[in-house]
Amino acid sequence: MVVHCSARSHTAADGLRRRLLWVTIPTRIFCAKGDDMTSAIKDLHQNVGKTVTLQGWLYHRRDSGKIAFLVIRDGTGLCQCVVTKNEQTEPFFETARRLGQESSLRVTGTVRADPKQVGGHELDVTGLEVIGESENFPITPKPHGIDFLMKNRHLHFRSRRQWHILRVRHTLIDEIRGYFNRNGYTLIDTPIFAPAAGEGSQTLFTVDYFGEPVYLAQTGQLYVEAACMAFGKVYCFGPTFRAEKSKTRRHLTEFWMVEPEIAYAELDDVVAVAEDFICSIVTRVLREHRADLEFLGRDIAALEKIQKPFNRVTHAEAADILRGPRAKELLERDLAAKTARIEEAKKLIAEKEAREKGAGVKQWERDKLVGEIHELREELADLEVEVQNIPHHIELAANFDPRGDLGGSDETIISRLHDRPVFVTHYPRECKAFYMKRSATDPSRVNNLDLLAPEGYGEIIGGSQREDDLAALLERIKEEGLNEEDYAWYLDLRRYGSVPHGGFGLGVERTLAWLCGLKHIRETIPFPRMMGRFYP
RNA sequence: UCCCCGAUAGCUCAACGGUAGAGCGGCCGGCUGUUAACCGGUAGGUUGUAGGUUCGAAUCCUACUCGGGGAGCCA
Repeated sequence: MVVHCSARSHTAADGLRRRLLWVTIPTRIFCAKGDDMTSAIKDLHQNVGKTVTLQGWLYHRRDSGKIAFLVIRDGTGLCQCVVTKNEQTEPFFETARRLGQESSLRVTGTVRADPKQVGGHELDVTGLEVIGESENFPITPKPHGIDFLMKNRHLHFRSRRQWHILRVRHTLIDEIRGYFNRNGYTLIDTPIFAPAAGEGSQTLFTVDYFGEPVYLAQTGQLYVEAACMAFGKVYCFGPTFRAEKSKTRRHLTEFWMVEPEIAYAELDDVVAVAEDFICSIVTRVLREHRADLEFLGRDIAALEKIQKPFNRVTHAEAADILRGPRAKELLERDLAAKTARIEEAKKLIAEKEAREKGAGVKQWERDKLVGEIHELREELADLEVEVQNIPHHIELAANFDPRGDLGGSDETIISRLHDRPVFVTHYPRECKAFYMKRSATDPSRVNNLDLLAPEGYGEIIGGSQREDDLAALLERIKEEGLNEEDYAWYLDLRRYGSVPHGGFGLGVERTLAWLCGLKHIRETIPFPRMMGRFYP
């Protein structure tokens, strides 16, 4: 039954010729059908004591003369495969111990449980088939800079951390669809080519549409409003584009957004849906991805606190908080804590540097110290920027304009004063989009909602009840200086059976960054598009 | 659009006005239980680009390019 590959000899001569042969003459030697079975690494626990074949890529390799350890990655997990030099493995032992990182392989062997090893199992190898060679894989198990990793993003997400994050992304997206599908919403796809701005002043990408300028959609909202008058409850889910010149850890130029829209709904109904929706996402991710979150170092207890009811403040209350003593105290405590940590980090760096330069330090210890120093320096740089910004943030909060929008630092303050997500509602009309419903109790405000994620992750949901009154909507369009003709079809929705309705948009990547506890949004999407970066 | 920081070997960094180095990765050799394995050997550079200061520039100055972070704006 055994699978073997031909062994390559490795004398220095004829390297190139042999490599060409290696590429052009496949060395596949197939086993007889049905003799052994392929297994996903995640299913190895069902096959202890049996002989199976794994199909994957070489994640890591170590060898020691007459024994070689091949850590295989197959997309479902990692498994260490042990090749011991003996009569059976002799034909491929030399090949095995020289395989390059990310070589693709079929490995046959006997499954053995070993709780010490990654994944809890080990394979005693009896057969090896090399499918594709790999030499000089650029991403090694050592530290790399972010620019290098992003230039190699097509290879980067083979690494473990990225694999864990993108698995959570998969479930997040599945739960987004699942939640709305279960609750009676109809999926309505909205156009990517859009004739005019959805929300007014934001920066749009222009595309040449047979000689005419059109824009890449930054929201499907106006279209789902039309659709909810046909289907009652609808949602759209797709990529959205913003040409904002923002180079921060929270911004992408292309990101994914889900936008539910509900007919016969007022602000409180929309808030209730948003709350229920977030809870269902958190519950599902906690249920299915605890191990992934643990690997990522996420504070799981913080996520477990995400339960109904969320906090709810009005914009006016938020303004009072920002201008009052609580905000200032929070930031001053922050400043003190971060300043202290800076001193501590500096001391630690000095200590570690002294130790690293000292005599009698083994190479692996030196490596470890260098890595730790590197991490501390990065933390230090971040802290120094934050400390530099805090006085500015204190000032921004203290002088917060009660008629203005919340800035990024203001959102952080509000969210950090609560351990559950916070809805901020009833913003001043002038700082929000024209389509938002004027508040009945205070006509200078609108029935809108922003949801601030905890721990300073910022706004993950923005939404509102929509203006359903034709006259009021026309007035707002004029006020904003928008062209009424561009919105003719949208105004029709208020002419033919208008009803109270509303909805919101949730940004997938910011939500995922929050769920996984990530510092940078660029890790949350397989191929990030950012200002100045659109490769690969 | 504005502010701050950076660019040295394939990668991560050191050299701080006086002969460009280390670790990892690569290659060669050794080692039967490794966990970022280890040990020995070896190859690898127009210091982002263009100018300037200087006897002498990776190092100082200017501009530009690219990247990182932040403000504004935002999911």
